[in-house]
Amino acid sequence: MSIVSRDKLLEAAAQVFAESGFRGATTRRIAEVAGVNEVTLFRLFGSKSQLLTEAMACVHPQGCVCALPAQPGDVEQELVEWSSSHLAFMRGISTVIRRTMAELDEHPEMRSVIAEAKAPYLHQLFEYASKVRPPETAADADMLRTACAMLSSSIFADAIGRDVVPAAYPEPESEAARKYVEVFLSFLGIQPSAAGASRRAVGVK
Amino acid sequence: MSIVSRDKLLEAAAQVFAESGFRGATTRRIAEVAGVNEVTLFRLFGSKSQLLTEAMACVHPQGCVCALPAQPGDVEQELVEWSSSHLAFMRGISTVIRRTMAELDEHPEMRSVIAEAKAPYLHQLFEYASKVRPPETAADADMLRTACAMLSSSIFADAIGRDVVPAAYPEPESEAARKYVEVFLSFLGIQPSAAGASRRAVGVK
DNA sequence: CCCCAAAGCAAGCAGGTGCTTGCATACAAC
DNA sequence: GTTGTATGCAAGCACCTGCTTGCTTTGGGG
Repeated sequence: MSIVSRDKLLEAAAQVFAESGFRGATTRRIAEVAGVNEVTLFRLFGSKSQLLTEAMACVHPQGCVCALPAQPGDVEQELVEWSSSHLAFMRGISTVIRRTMAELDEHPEMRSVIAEAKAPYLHQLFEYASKVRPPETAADADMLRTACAMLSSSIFADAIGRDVVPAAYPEPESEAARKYVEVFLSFLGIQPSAAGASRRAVGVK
Repeated sequence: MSIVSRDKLLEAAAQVFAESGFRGATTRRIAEVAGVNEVTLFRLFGSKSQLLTEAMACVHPQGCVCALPAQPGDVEQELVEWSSSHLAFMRGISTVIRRTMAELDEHPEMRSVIAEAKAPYLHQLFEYASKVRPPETAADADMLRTACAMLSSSIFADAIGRDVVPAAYPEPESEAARKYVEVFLSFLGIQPSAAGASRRAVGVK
């Protein structure tokens, strides 16, 4: 029985934190949302900080399932799929990301939520891109790395910024990932495929 | 005499807000930082909300001075300068941006801080880029717009994300803007100039 | 010298917040 | 049936927070 209350509290904590931030997430509120008594919260987690910390640790692992293949095949499709799932995932936890980034100075233990959600993906992308178009010089590799960072940044900014300044991002929302990838591929020297274009025209996913 | 206290309070409010967010910015703390009595705060602004709102309105106007020229000349240099100043400006207010984005749901009146700081710049960039390489088709224009959004997003993400996940952004920090612009220009079909390369090599600004 | 606006100071109030204590209740195992 | 564990409930404590009140101090203008 203990485990049920624990999970309910963890979930409620994450939700209330996303809505109201650390200071705004009162223990009374969390307990109410979880449907358990406030005292139970302290009995199970000891303190508000510990509950929140544990709750944040649970946010990421359910994360992005899509990975780039080890050997590139249909580059455009693979990248679009990767970017889309990455974007969708980050949009899903965008409020948590925003709050965590804002309160990092006060609660450094939450750095991992962001760091783990971002760093590995960039590396993965760079590895993949390097196979698609192996850089010839150091400067070339540097530019490729920058281009990867830009694609990654675009997805990140779109995920957390679109509801704030919609005009700053490509429309429609559902095609944004594809458009980012097309620009990225064009940089790599690959023309968007006819398949991609036709799929786009008919609006098929 | 009144004006002095007002300004001190506005400045202190912005600083404390950046440090601690809306809830964390207590009137006692703001007054302390401003070096005035807490009662004075309420006499001059009526309430905490009003003080904070007024303080936020003062953040942006001191903003980015650099504008792209109406007619492109040295494209690379102009874009690098524009991006650098834009990036520097956003880095300067990055904590305020993060907090504002996180607390937008609770305090919608602060939306303008972000919106005004971002939307116009993207438009400006697209106008400029359209002159450099006039798009031939609608699809072409769409891609150009996306590329502009990506450059803008990269600058945005760099400004607010670099201290959180440094590994996700180009090194060194001081050359980041230039690198973004180089990738962007390469997309436009313009090779980075020898001047840019040599400047880069010697590390001249 | 007096006046008045701006600011300080001390105190407090009502409500919220993290956390504790003491006790009652349910329910499963032995 | 007894024991033990998990949970609920009521109350409260110490502290913080936005905001108010009543009073004194200060300093420049008439």
